Amino acid sequence: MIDNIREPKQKRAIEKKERIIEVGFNLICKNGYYNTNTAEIASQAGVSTGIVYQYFKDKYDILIEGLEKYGDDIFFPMLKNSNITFDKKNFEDVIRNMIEYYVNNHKISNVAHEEIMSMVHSDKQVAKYYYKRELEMTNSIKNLLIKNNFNDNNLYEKVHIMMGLIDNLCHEIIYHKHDNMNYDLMKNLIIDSIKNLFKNDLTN
Amino acid sequence: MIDNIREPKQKRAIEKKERIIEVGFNLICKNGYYNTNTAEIASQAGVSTGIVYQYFKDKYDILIEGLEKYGDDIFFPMLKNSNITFDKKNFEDVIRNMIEYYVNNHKISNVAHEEIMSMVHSDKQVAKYYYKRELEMTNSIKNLLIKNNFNDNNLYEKVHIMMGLIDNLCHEIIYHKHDNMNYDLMKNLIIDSIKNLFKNDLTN
Amino acid sequence: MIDNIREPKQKRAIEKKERIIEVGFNLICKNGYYNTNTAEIASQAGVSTGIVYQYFKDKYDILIEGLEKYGDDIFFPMLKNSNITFDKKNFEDVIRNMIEYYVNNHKISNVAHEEIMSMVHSDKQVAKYYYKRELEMTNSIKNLLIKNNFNDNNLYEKVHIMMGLIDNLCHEIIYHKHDNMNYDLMKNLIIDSIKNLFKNDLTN
Amino acid sequence: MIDNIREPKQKRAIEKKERIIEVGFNLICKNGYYNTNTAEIASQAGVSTGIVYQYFKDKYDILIEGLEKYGDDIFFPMLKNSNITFDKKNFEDVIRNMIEYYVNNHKISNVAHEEIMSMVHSDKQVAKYYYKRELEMTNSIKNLLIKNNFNDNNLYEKVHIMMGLIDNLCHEIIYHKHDNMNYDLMKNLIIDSIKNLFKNDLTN
DNA sequence: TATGAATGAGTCTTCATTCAT
DNA sequence: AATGAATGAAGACTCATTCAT
Repeated sequence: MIDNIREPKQKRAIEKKERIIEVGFNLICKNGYYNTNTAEIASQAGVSTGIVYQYFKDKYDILIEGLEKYGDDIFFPMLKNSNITFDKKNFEDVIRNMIEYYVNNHKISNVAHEEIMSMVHSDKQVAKYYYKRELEMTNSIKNLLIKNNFNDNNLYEKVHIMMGLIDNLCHEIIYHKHDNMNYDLMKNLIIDSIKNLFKNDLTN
Repeated sequence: MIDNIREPKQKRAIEKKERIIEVGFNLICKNGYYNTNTAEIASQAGVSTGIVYQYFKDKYDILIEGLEKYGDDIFFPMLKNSNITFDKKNFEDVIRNMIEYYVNNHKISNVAHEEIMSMVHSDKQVAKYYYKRELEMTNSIKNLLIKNNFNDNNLYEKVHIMMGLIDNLCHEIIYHKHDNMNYDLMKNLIIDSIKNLFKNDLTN
Repeated sequence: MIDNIREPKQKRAIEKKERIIEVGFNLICKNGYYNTNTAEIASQAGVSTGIVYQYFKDKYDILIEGLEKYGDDIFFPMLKNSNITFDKKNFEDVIRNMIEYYVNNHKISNVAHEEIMSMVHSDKQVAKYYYKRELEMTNSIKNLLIKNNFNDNNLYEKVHIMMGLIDNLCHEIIYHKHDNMNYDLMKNLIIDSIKNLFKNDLTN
Repeated sequence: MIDNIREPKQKRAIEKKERIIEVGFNLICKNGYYNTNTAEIASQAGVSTGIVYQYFKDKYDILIEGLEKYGDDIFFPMLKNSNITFDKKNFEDVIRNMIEYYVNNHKISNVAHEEIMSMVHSDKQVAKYYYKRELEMTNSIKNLLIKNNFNDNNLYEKVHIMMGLIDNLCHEIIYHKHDNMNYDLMKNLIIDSIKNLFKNDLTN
């Protein structure tokens, strides 16, 4: 009942806590929250079960801290190195690169992606994290466009739609949920849609 | 060794089985699969725990049967009454109606939606159901378009993208995940995007 | 609570009861008492579960009635056709025949044998049945010997020992529990032991 | 996925595990495997139900470990102190002692004996244990005889038969299954049979 | 007589969390 | 700060038996 959660100060202790987060989050991403138990987390992290509850309120806490620490690497790696510059003239190339980057990123961690997306749909806090970061991403791209002289008008909505389109494509390519889907064609259609979204900025 | 699952024959028993599916599926949709236990399902359905296991292999089975029975109403109600006809001239109206229909439908069962979407991301069988029906939906719309003289070229991909756009909008409106999002504007942008997708069919 | 067990009078009902006994006893013999459930018995006997409890007090009752009806066929078939006659001169042949008969009988129903022997060791009533019949068998053989002019002295004990020897051999041959055991040799040793037991009757 | 069974390291924990084995095995021996539940084992051992499953895979595991730990004391105590020496001249005495030893041992734990024998007839692993140890016992006696200049010829079979005879007698005396059985007489007959088995070694 | 639907106590087992050391 | 032993409530599932028809 008493909140005894201790923030580790010694170097070794800090490492321990981080190992728990890493291992715990990985296991949850791989097998799902309910199929991961604390004993396994502790054992794989090389610590005792007791220590887990000195650094974390409960199992759920591990998930949230893991999400905060590793979530961006999985979902929004772009946020970290978005110092992309581009000219309106090569806008299409930028989009193509972006798609490729997105797809590659998904490929690396598609299991985690699915598991976290599952929780985005069922857990308030995970959802909160996700939508907050998604918003940041949207703004980040929006700002990038503004920096490149895109008209601010309706930009927020346009970027959101663009991201949805890319995400949809990405999902299709990675999880291959529909046979008969021609990915290259779909990609071109989506790029065309995006260009259409920004036609006012691109044509003049 | 023996398949103990009994298919009820008496009227009262059939009703009972259906009550279990309904109650069980609802509870799972409301609270999540892992937060719903068989005792609760049984008690809320007004039956004993034992009877549950005479009609269902296990708890998971209730989910799957519920999905088969109610899933379409929640996710793909359009599949049932898709005898919509339209003229290319009122294409935009059709899309607007479709969006409205979609949004209204989401509104009714948004909790279930989220919980099931969660499982689409974490459970193979639920995913299988979902993507199969989504495919049917895609084909159904595709056929509708063909019937209305849309060119078959790339139609599959186009419809898929269109559905993604609508879904994205819908999600935005219902769950209100991003402040500052102007829904009407977004809706118009999406309709414009869809019209652009089918520009070859609509312009001539 | 009230003893409602009904003795069936109609022909069809009698057949039903007998089918339950047969199927139930067979299943118990094959899979063990605890691994056999009444639902399975009923279904394999082609009757409803309810009817079982009109003819039998409980599951255990099926076992006991089955034992009474079929036990002898499995364990003591000799009791039924023991009108063997023999001369002291061919005593050894009689023993050899007896062993063969025993072994063959075991072979036919060795699974049932084991399962029932298991219960002989754990259930009072099954034990009671078994030892009672074994006693009858002993006496029956004893009488046979007396009829053939064996001296009554110590006959009871001698026959019992003889039967133990044969049973031991039989078990060895059927279940093959020990490698390196030379069965023919063992058989000869046992026959020699039996002849030794009755040496007073055989030598003069 | 992960082997959760923990081997206790702390002294108190080891004692606890041993108490579970002891209590569990005793209860199973007294009441039978199916009539013993884990809750009872735990409570009688003075531990929680949870701890049982940290030391044992399942209920069956308790039985097997109990068998391994206590089985020999019950069934084959001779294996532990078989440094008996004897002369051919006092062979009969040795046999008589052996019988007495056997009978006394049976007396101490006759309930356990029966329950385990029941499982020897119905459970593969218990059977495996039993026949393996019985074989060891046979060999041990065989070696004892060889050391005392018995001819190796057919010794394996002879010892096996001898043990069967003793076991039969023992069973008779302990469980008293047949009235009218004269035990002293039977004992003498059996000793005579055994001596006859080894007559070649004893006469010269 | 017969059916098969229904009961619910009972069983094994898991696991997040706490405790003693 | 750390261990790992211990807890016990909770959950899924079974099955002999009874009940309603």
